[in-house]
Amino acid sequence: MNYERQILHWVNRLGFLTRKEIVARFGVAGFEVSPEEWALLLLLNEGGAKAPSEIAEITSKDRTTVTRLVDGMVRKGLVNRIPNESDRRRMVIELSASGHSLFAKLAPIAKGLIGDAMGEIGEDDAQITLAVLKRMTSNLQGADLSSSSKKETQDAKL
Amino acid sequence: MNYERQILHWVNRLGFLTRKEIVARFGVAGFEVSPEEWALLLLLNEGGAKAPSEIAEITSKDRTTVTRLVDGMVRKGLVNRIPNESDRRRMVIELSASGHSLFAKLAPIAKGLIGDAMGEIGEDDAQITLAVLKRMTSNLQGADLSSSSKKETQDAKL
DNA sequence: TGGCAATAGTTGTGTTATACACTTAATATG
DNA sequence: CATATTAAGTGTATAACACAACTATTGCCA
Repeated sequence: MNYERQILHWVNRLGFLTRKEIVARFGVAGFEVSPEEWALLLLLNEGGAKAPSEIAEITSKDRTTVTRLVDGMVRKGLVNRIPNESDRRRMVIELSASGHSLFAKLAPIAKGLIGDAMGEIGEDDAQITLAVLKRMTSNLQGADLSSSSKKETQDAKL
Repeated sequence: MNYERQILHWVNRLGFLTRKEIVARFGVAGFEVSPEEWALLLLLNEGGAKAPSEIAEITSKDRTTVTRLVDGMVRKGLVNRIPNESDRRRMVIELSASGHSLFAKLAPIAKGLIGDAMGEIGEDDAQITLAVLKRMTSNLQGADLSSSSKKETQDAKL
């Protein structure tokens, strides 16, 4: 069988589709927000303020990529870069007031997308799917070739 | 509950992780193949030759993006652009001999990745997950805002 | 049948996400 | 205290992506 192969295939396809679709819907509603910006808004809203390096790890992106993303969002006033007092190398990225406000406006749009996507799918199946996706992510981060010794982060995440 | 919201979140995260990981593993094995190239090799190998516009639709990318991807792979000798005799506007993209050969070398690497990802996941859960992902994709393409009237393609795909 | 709309694909061009190599600054350690 | 380590940011290059416009071919219908 090749269920397994197909899962990764459909993960990719669905991921692409979702990214395009969410940006399109934001655009229709008058908001110019990229998928990366939305992901960071979501991350900071749900998980609270985070260091750039944490964001990089969670999103599997380079730290410099995160720096540039944050640059742009600081420029737009969506997030704040707060220096850590006890360790002045560190920064913390937090949602600004207008970031929170934007999130509140975007959330219903995202919810609509989710509703459309989840049509005709039972709660049980949704739960199983979520568990499988989490497990797969965890498996891959454990078996990662490029970035080693990040087990703790992975455990903390699940 | 927000299982549903989380599913899309983890789809994105897993998708990114997979793309990075597969390229890394190809690289370790000495192959410089981008995720897009791999996806096209896979698509053409499993589904046979395809028109550029079909490829664009399946991958949710613009036709011009596909043109450029195919350009590069033709240059590398991985695929052939075959003009359709009966309708000379149409093209068909097929794997070349060396494209098939490269695919044969990459497939075991991808299989290894899949094996790692699917560790500790039961067959039943994998099947359910696959079905859910397909359904979600189908739901989103049906509810699509940007590209309308593509129901037939969607049905043909599932 | 002749002309115009529709279709398939490519080019021109600009944007954006991405990351590698390097730098700067601060903290930890031996 | 000197050096290694860590956190973040810069300089720069590349690759994916898509909109607009263009070419070539086919379909349609009046």
